[in-house]
Amino acid sequence: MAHKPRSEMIAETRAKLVTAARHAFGTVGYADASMDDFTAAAGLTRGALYHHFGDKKGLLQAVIAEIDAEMNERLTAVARNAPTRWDGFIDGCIAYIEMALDPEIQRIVLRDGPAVLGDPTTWAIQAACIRSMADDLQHLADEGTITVTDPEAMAQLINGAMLNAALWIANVTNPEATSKKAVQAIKLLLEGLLVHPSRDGERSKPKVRSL
Amino acid sequence: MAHKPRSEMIAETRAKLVTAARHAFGTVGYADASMDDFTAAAGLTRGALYHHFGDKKGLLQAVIAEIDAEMNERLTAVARNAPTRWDGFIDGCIAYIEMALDPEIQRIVLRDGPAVLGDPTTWAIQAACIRSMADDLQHLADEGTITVTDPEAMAQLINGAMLNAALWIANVTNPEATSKKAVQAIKLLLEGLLVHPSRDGERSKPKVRSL
DNA sequence: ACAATTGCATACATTCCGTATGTCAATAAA
DNA sequence: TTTATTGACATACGGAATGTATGCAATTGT
Repeated sequence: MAHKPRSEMIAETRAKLVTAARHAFGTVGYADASMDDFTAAAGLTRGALYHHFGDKKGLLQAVIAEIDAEMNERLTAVARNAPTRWDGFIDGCIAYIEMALDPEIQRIVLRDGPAVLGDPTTWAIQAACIRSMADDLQHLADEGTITVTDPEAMAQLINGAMLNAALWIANVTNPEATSKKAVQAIKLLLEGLLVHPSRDGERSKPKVRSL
Repeated sequence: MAHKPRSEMIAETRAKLVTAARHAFGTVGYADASMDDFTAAAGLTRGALYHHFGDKKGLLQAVIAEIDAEMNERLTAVARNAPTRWDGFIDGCIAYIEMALDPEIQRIVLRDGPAVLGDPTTWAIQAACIRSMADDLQHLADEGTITVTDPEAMAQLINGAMLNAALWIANVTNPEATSKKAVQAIKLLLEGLLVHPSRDGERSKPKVRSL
């Protein structure tokens, strides 16, 4: 059992630090997560942390980048599997809320992230997500499905609506029933953009599913 | 010049602490605001702070309560002055965004507040604001102006959309132009709820104004 | 095999929060 | 009027956490 190559060891410690920090940040929160504690839990010390990430904020950035990558991967997968562009759009919105219901994501990305790293609308990943949604809206407008004047602005609004919906659902006593109501409201709101709205949203009825 | 009554002095120190903290939280942020520093700036010490507010979080709650009161006051005033219920609703949304553009509000209420005090959808004030909006939506539905199944869910979505819009506008290079686009998109989105939508939103056209 | 780079640990200084204690003024009572 | 008590606020102390500076050891290149 020869020693692994050095670069691999380094990547391993980086991953260990990110994983340990992600768990600590997601449970006790960024402010109350002691660097001594969770580096020790990873079998390391703060020395490794400062060497690789500069400071605590740098580590938070790395954690958020990891989470963002996972979210992006899932969102693109959802969009790929939709029959129509409009269905893909709706499905993407629902998938977004589903992911935002994860307590770890809520705590790290939605609450501590903005407080420590500044406004999320300036983050690279958020920007990418918004742009992707804006592109969808643009295409939907081009094909005559919906009406939008400024796709980017509309994407920002929709994104905010879904984020708030996720926060709401996660902090209510009965998330199951609430999520159903939220999905229904989202569909109602988005279908208001349709040029030829179906009477009761039957267009995407077959794809409705509970969270 | 007799001494003021004791209760008045106490209220004064409380107000001084809240004001000093509000300024510190709004500029350097909650985490980097040293209690020693801003209590000294108010001519006091941490002793007064702990006596009146228990801890740093308690002071943040007091600061947010003060800001919330101001926001509520303004929102009710806007709603009172609107000619129709629908116009009042639109105006309220726009006023909400205007207020959320204030850097102090963004920093304290929208970013540090959730990180320190937990999810804002559980805050008393937020709940009141949402309920007010839900009531509006219910009345608008009753009078046949709009279609909504669950007013509360729709209010949550709209609230989130406006919050995100404010964050977006505040962190973009040209807030002027962006705010115009945001308002237009909001009107488009909300008018999608109208039972009998006017072709180009002319119904509320006269009330359009830039931020 | 040797030297140099560097991943990571250890030790230290600083800062900040929370508590415990003390003091002085104002109000209530005698 | 004098005394006693309450409470508003300051001071002092302990603990913990972050960031930096230094040190060691192991791998890589020559």
